[in-house]
Amino acid sequence: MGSKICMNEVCRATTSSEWKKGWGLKSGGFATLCYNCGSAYENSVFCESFHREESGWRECRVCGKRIHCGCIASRFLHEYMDFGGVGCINCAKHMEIHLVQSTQIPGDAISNGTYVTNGIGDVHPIVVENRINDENFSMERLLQLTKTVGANEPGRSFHSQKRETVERNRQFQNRTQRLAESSVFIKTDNSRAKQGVKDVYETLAQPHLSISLSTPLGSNSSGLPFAAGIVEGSEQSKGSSDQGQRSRNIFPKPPVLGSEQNKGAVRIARPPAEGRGRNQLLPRYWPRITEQELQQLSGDLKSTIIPLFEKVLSASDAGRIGRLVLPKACAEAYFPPINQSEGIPIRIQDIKGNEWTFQFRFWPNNNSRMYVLEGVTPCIQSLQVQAGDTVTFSRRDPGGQLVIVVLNSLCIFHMLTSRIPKRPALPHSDSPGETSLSGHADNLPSNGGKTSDDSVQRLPTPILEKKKMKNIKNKRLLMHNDDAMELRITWEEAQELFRPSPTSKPSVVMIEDHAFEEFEEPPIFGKRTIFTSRISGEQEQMAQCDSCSKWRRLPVHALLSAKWTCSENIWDANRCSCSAPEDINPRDLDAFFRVNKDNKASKDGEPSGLDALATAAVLGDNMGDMGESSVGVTTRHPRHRPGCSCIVCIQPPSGKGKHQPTCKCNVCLTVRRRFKTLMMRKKKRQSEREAELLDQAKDKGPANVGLADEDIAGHALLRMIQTENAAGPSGNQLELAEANKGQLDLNCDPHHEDDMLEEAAGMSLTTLINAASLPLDMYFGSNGVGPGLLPQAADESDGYGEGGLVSGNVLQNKGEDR
DNA sequence: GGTCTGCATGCTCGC
DNA sequence: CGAGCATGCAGACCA
Repeated sequence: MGSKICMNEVCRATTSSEWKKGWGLKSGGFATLCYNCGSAYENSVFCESFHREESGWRECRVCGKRIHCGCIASRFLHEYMDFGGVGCINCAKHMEIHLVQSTQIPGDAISNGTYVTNGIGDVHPIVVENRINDENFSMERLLQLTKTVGANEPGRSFHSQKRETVERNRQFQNRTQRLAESSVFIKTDNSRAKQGVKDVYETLAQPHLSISLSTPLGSNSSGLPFAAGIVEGSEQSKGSSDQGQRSRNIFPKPPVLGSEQNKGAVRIARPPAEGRGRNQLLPRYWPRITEQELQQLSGDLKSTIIPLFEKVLSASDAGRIGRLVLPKACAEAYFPPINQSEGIPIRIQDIKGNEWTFQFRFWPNNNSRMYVLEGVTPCIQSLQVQAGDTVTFSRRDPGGQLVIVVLNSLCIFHMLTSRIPKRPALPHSDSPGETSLSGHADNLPSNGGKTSDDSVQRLPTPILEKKKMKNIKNKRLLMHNDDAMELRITWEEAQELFRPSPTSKPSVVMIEDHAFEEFEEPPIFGKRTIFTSRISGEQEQMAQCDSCSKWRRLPVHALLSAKWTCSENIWDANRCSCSAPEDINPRDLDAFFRVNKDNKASKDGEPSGLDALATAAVLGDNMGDMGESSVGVTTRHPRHRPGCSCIVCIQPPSGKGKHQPTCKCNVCLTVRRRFKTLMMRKKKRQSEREAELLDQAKDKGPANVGLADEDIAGHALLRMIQTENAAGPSGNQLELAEANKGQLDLNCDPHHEDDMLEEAAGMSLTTLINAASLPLDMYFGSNGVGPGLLPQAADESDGYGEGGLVSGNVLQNKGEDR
């Protein structure tokens, strides 16, 4: 790879040893990340969704807070600290706490080894101990520290220290303000400052393993309770030279928890006590269970537990396949020898006393073997284990029974409390980049001197999860469901912003007699715009200036960058300045967006490609009565431009004209089948809703008499919905279903297909088609917007909430129509 | 069409 | 550079 220089001008770390390949990019090679600061030096232009897709949210390893990462350079929640390294902008308090403490270290501490240097000449005060009162921390002290650090930074020639100081002070003010705004985190931090410092060091200190080794023991004998990390450091020294290279800077050295009471809480990776070839086990598989956890386990199982090895579960381990890949050396060392690929059944007990039978087998693999445990799904589910959790295989003595211990804190929690709490919704995701940096340094003080019982039970969920997150080594990560949801939303958002690359010319391919445009170049992100049609039939798009927020009419072919201002309006010389008046008069605009907002409100987050369907679904047949909205959105494929002749773009939302009702193609058949299913599902849901409402009404009893207007309206609305549904197979919806047979929208987002179809069922697609092609001006006119009245829906929306009211009115109108 | 199974592929990391 | 391992994938099997 050669010598590299970090692009980050604050970092500028050099030499290839500072770098490491980041996680694999499925669509872009590799990002090589600076070990010092995490910046990328190549492939640095990644889209937001990519990050979330591939690496999940960035999560602070200290406070667990996640941020939305916009680019690779800023994806870290960390920022550069005065004393070197990086700190979380959210929990910077931790850092400053330690930092201030460090300033209290006598000056000769440096010579005693209490300061370490990183590769760029920064001097890092080593964190001392865990006695600090957050409240004592003040801006003055930070400034004092800044001065101190500045004085200690002769090597920082690449940047103006003064400027940095000012900037950092500003950042700190921002941070403190953020902290003040977030009492949650302040509280968390405060509590953790005492009990959870282990977490700080567990995460931050790990790159210091080799420093621990290289730091003279004198530093430990300086009277300061250092020396943490040495436990593992000594072990790591033989296991990971790489670790040593990468760990020579940045973070404060972890503290040692010297008291007796802390010893049991130290998570130490130790070579297993027994087993064939145990010396060949990679340190990553060394069990890190704490003494206290071990004692707890032994107590619970009423026998001596000998930890053998552990494994951080990968996505495939914890996935539905039910195969857990065993490290070869571990399998050969601790499991019965097998000669047949089919393997043998093996019984393993879990901490709850359940006994599981897995198939222990191997596959031939590259002239070697790959050992797996098959049939682990029930166990995985029972223990609520997810990818990233650590599973420790232990042996129970006497008896030699294998025991599986999940070092997922929740499971320890289970063990300690003898009950299984529901796994909480995980608010954050795995973070491979982070873990790639984390190495094998989990074996640090685990709970700041509390008993494991204490710690586990007091640790807030984010910390529990954080402990797990750290363990994920795999770069190809699973996404928690929540993150998948986030990704999905991102996808939706992205769909709205996709633009074909301006340099790429699409090639048209024919599939089943339909023309599809294919772009060689991947889509780019552009500014979100709205497409409209004029009375003349001419199409145009509207974009809002990021500077003055005025809307401008633009030609349909205009491709806008993500950030766009009036000055870039090269298409209209009269509107190329923010001072120019808006293209639409405010009244029209207001009406335009009230309607649009209503529509959007009813389908929050819906991609624009589905907006028309959503709109139509909300407005229903009445849309025609209301004047055939042609507002904004079309069902065009977001990646395609107006004028695009591909099937996605030229066909009306229903696919009218492309697939006849009698069409028997696979797509049509599938859609019909799914539509039927969806209709049945919808009916069932509404029945349930109805029953629920009736129950509620019963519960309320006489109080029903005093139902609020909203309730009444809600009931009325529900009744109307029910009336519609009660039409049954011969009713409106199924009629529509029939009518819609063969009318496809290939724009559908599979994730929204259900909703879309459901909603599409409640409207006339013909109406929608017409609506989509009608010009905006006509819409304004026919809806009484502009010179006349605002749409009724918009007018009355204040009463019941925007989206709901539109629906209500529409449905009511529908009822009247019928 | 969905799931399971066995193997292949290729990335990662230790030597 | 090569072993290990995560995961992809194709074929088999099943409902």
